[in-house]
Amino acid sequence: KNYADICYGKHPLNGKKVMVEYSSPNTNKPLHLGHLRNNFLGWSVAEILKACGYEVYKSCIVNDRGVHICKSMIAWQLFANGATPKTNNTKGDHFVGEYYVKFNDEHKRQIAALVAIGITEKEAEKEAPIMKATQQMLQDWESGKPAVMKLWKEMNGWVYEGFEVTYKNIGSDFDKTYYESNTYLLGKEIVQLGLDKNVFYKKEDGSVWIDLTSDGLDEKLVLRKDGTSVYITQDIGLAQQKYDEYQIDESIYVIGDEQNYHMKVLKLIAQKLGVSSADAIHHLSYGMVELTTGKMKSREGTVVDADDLVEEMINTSRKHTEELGKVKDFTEEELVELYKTIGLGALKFYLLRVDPKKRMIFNPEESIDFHGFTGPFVQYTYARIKSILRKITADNKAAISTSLLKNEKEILVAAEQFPAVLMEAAKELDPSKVAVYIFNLAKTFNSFYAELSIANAESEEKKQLRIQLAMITSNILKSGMQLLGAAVPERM
RNA sequence: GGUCCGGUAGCUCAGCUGGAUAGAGCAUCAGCCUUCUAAGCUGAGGGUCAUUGGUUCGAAUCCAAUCCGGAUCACCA
Repeated sequence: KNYADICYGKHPLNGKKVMVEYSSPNTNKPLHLGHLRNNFLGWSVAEILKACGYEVYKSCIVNDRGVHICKSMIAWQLFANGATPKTNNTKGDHFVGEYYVKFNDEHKRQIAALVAIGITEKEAEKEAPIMKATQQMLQDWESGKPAVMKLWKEMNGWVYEGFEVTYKNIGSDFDKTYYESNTYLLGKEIVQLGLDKNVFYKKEDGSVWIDLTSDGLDEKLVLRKDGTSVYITQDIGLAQQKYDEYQIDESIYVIGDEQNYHMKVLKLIAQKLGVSSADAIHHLSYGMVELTTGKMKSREGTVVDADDLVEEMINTSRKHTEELGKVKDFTEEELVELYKTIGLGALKFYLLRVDPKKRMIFNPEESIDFHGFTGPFVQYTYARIKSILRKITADNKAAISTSLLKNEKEILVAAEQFPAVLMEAAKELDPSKVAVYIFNLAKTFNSFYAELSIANAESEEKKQLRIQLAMITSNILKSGMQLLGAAVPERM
């Protein structure tokens, strides 16, 4: 059954067009744990909205230009000696990420050298030769210098190849991908229009600003004095472009809460400019993932890499499965698929089971659990039900008029809540509502399972009733997990 | 300093549009596999809901102040 069919009635906003923007990677380094939370959240919210009858578009904005990309490029020129992901047998995004790290190492070294000869740290940061070269490269990029453009395209190409592998692996997909290298130009045009409308004003040095003090915020720069755009410039362009292309009613931005201020400013600017989609802008602000050892810092090497984590989860699921030895008759392909289903299911459930708005703490030492309030728990419940149903023939025509025992009633009551839970999750843009619900449903079923037999029910009538309950439960567990981006195995 | 967010069992989190003995999972302890998959089930211990004051018949929940933690206030993205 389609999710939408499961919902009773119609969502108040049913039929509206929504765009959910998530992922927003930078092309200078690989995806990490934070991106995973973002991806899983955005994807799941989009699916939940679809289930409630919205017309949903998933979009991704790739941050493919700017100083940070130039940093990787400069470092590659300096240290790579012509190496490529192929020659090094490295995944493209990891390859480029290594040069971003190398840039920072070298930059640090140069700063130290300058500080040693009496220059202040702040000055040294700017004056370091490698930084100077980066600034020069940024200008060359903006002016379209062929050699720089060629390298930029080549290196971004490597990164995209890497991203594609990761996205495919984690099951993330987009209906539309935007590139900042395109949207910033539209942003600049809109700034010009806003200047004509006196929404913005120009300072003596040529920089362009907007005064938001009457809204309780500050003055905000929208165009540098040299005419180049800043982060918010391209976002203004993108907001307009999304509306032009899709006429969306609601535009959801899945972005970390450290950008709350930025999103507030973006919406205000869009409203003042009279951008059609201004009021539709909605920031789904999620909390950072922190490690028990503190914040993730790419420069300090304390990031949890997305690919590594996924691989680790899959390995753990293999280990558990082998220890239990229940699927010894599986083919190699079936096993690979099962390990992935369980490993990814555990990871997605873990990241989606808590309120997205709150920051969460991840302990890399303690691997993610496979017992209790977890994805594998729900998957296991599903697999057990399927195992029973395989052995039993259901009589769909059986009239069921028997009175319900306590355990049976609890399942029915829980099952009926599913549509309401979906509505709630859609309204709050909160997949954790779904995770909590399917966990509780699975738990209710497990108690029932331990207490009452289906195959050896007291009567044929009871047996048919319980088969019905098991089928309903399995359908909901599967649908719920799918909305979280997780699959369920027939056996495990 | 301004603004915003958070502080609930040892740990990770629910509950926060006020309502009965504050819930889960993990961890700890005690039970349950000759009967549908034990990645499961049953039970026990563990909380002054940061602190103080206020509103109320009633506060984890609403208000104020204080303490602690985080984010942000860039010609970075």
